[in-house]
Amino acid sequence: MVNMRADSAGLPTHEVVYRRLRDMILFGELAPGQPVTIQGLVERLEVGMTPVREALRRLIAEGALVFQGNRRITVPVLDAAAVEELTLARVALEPQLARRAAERCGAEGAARLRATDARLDAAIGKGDVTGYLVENHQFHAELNDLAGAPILTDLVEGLWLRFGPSLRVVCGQFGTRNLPDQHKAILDALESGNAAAAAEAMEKDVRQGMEQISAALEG
Amino acid sequence: MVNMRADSAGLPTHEVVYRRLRDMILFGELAPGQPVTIQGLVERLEVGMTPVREALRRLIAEGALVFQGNRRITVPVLDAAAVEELTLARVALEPQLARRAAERCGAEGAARLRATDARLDAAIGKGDVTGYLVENHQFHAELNDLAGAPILTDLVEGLWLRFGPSLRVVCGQFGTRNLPDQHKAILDALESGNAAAAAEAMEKDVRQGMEQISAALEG
DNA sequence: GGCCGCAGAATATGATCAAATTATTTCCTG
DNA sequence: CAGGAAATAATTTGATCATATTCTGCGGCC
Repeated sequence: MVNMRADSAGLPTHEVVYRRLRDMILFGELAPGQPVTIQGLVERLEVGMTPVREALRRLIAEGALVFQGNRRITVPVLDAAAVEELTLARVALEPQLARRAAERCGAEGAARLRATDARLDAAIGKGDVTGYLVENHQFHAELNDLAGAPILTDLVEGLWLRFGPSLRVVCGQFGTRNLPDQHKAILDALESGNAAAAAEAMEKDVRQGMEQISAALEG
Repeated sequence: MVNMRADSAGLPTHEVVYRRLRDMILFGELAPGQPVTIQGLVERLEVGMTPVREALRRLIAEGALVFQGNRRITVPVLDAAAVEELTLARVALEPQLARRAAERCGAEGAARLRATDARLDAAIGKGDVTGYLVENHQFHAELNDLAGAPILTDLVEGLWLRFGPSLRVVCGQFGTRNLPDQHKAILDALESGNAAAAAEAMEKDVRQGMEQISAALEG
């Protein structure tokens, strides 16, 4: 039989499935509350059930999916308390990463971030919601990478997984306009090596983003 | 065939395996750097390999085990940078949980914590390393539970999983004596509802604990 | 020292069994 | 006789296992 590994540069199937699902969650292909079945994924992705099960376990462990007790898996629905917790955690961690990034990143790192941010602006300009979500995540992922703190980055990635689907809903309601953007301030701080300013701008960015989710919950 | 579920109150096998492994990691039955093989666990726990695989994926996702790339799994070995990151994350999160616990916990919650802390002291008195690790974790787990913040608690539990094996090594070197104890200050703060004091004492407790791990790395 | 084959371990599949939800039927009641 | 609730049957989904396949690492051989 043809091995799926040919598809994705030698990665094991469970890893491919994991990444595929992760992207689906991060970029809103799955709606909050939507049930996720193993057999459905087996048919949709045309792989065996073992890799699917492993990918799902992993995503559940990261909080990207929730196990409903009666052995049923769904995309998490955030309530106000969850958003508050996520905000607290993000505010506690992401400014720290921005601080470290400002201390460590060289010119080439900042340049790459500028490029990503430009693509982000382009996506906003076109009203491309998925593009916005992708590039926005990419921006933060690259910044976290610059910080050189793998454990903290892992934690933050897990947080993003938790609010990804809800973020998509927000963008579906409000579109990509009216997105106040702290990225420019972050970039300036990074280029001037101003760690405190980077942290401060990141905290604002985080709070603004979570504010939108919180507001969408009410409406 | 006899279903293993009978062993553990209706829990699925992969859940049982997960908890077993988690406790082994948290309480030092596995040493840092030690390789973990699937087949070894299959024989040791007398279960099929599917549940073992799922439990391992989950633990890897939580950072409790590391996937060495060449499809080999080991217990993580912490370096100085990892300890620094873990300290940063714990200091950022656990005092917040203590704060919330102080605001929410009633008399009965504080009493339960007192009881756990008493068992902890008893274990220290006997020089019972495993007992110390178990009760110390229990103390913090109960406190986090009191905070009523499931997401933050999840994150912190994941952090504990990462330094569990190394903590055991520390205790193996230094024994259970000379463990400066902020727990009494935390308990007092909880009982008087002093959130700020609870957070401060927790930060000290965290820093002291991580300091010990950090010191053991050098020696 | 590099290459080839062998052993062992991990990955992936399909089959099988168990559980839960859904649909259906039946029986009771108004 | 009609409507609804409870029980039951059927389908769908999840959990586990046994087995085949692939890959990695090691040791001998050229």
